[in-house]
Amino acid sequence: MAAVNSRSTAVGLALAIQRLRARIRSEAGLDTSPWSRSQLQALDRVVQGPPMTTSDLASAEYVRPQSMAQTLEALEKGGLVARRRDPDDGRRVLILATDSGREVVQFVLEKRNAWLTAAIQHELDAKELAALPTLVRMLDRLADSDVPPVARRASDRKGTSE
Amino acid sequence: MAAVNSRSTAVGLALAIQRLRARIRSEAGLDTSPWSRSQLQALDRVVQGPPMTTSDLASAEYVRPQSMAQTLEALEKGGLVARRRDPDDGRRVLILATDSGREVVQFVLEKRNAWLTAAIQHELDAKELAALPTLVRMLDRLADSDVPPVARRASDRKGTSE
DNA sequence: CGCATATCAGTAATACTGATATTG
DNA sequence: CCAATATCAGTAATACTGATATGC
Repeated sequence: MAAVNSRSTAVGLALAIQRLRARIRSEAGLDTSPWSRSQLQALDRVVQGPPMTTSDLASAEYVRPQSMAQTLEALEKGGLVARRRDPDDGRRVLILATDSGREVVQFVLEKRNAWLTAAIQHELDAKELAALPTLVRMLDRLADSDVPPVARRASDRKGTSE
Repeated sequence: MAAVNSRSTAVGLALAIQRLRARIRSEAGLDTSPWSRSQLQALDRVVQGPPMTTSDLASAEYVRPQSMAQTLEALEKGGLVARRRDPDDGRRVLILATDSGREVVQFVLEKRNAWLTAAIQHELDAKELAALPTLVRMLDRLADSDVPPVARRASDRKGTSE
């Protein structure tokens, strides 16, 4: 039963993701635009999706509302997003992309990930390339998975809090 | 022609990775062990690989030596790794796993990633499950890819990238 | 009042740059 | 002297928690 590699695929995936992310960052030096990854990621969602509040965006990106607020503040200062009170609910402030934001986001995202684009071309064969979009969707499905709470207590119940 | 979705797969992959990583973190609250993700990631490499210096580990994980040094300092204080001067080269300090480090790493990594393990089980079908280890290796290959510098100027090499 | 949303303030974890010492 | 390694010091980017105000 004890596999040669005692590590589960989940752990392997988590480690690989972290490592690829680190590599991407370490190779990002060519792009000099002032926008950070988290800012571009939030901006992309603002541009692609319907008008949402800070809290909505925070939920979508799995960070706290206060963290997302920080990110959006920088984007607003840079003129890439604007804020508008929801006329139907005075508590809500909707975040909207500006023309400038819409123009900038795809271009800068492509530039920021130029290394990854090249690595994909260089490293993957035709079959892997063709399968990649499906894999990306799979990762997104995992990110959005609503795992039944019981499944999480699988090994937790047993105690051994180490 | 311009695709329906103007975003490249590379950008999609980068965004998906970041989002999945955020979700994993947001679901990690059940594990109360004092070790952070970056610490566990470094410890894993120390345990799995041959004795390496701080700089070697930094290269392997794509961070700066000073960043890795910080991470390792915490692990050393916790008794999970130890340091030993290289007898052949007085500049080098080798990082070694302690018995405690070897005992702790896989267990805590599994616990820390319990949500992802459950999400994988819940979300993926049999075929996807079977393909997952290959996907993980592919991500590792991308992380370690040595892209020829010329290839970064997308248009030089092989004409338009899309 | 309870709840959701936004926001103010402070903190933690991560990784960076620059500068300096030591060894080969 | 030069290169590699380690280390000291400070900083930036990211995301957290706690507390508070306001609108529904």
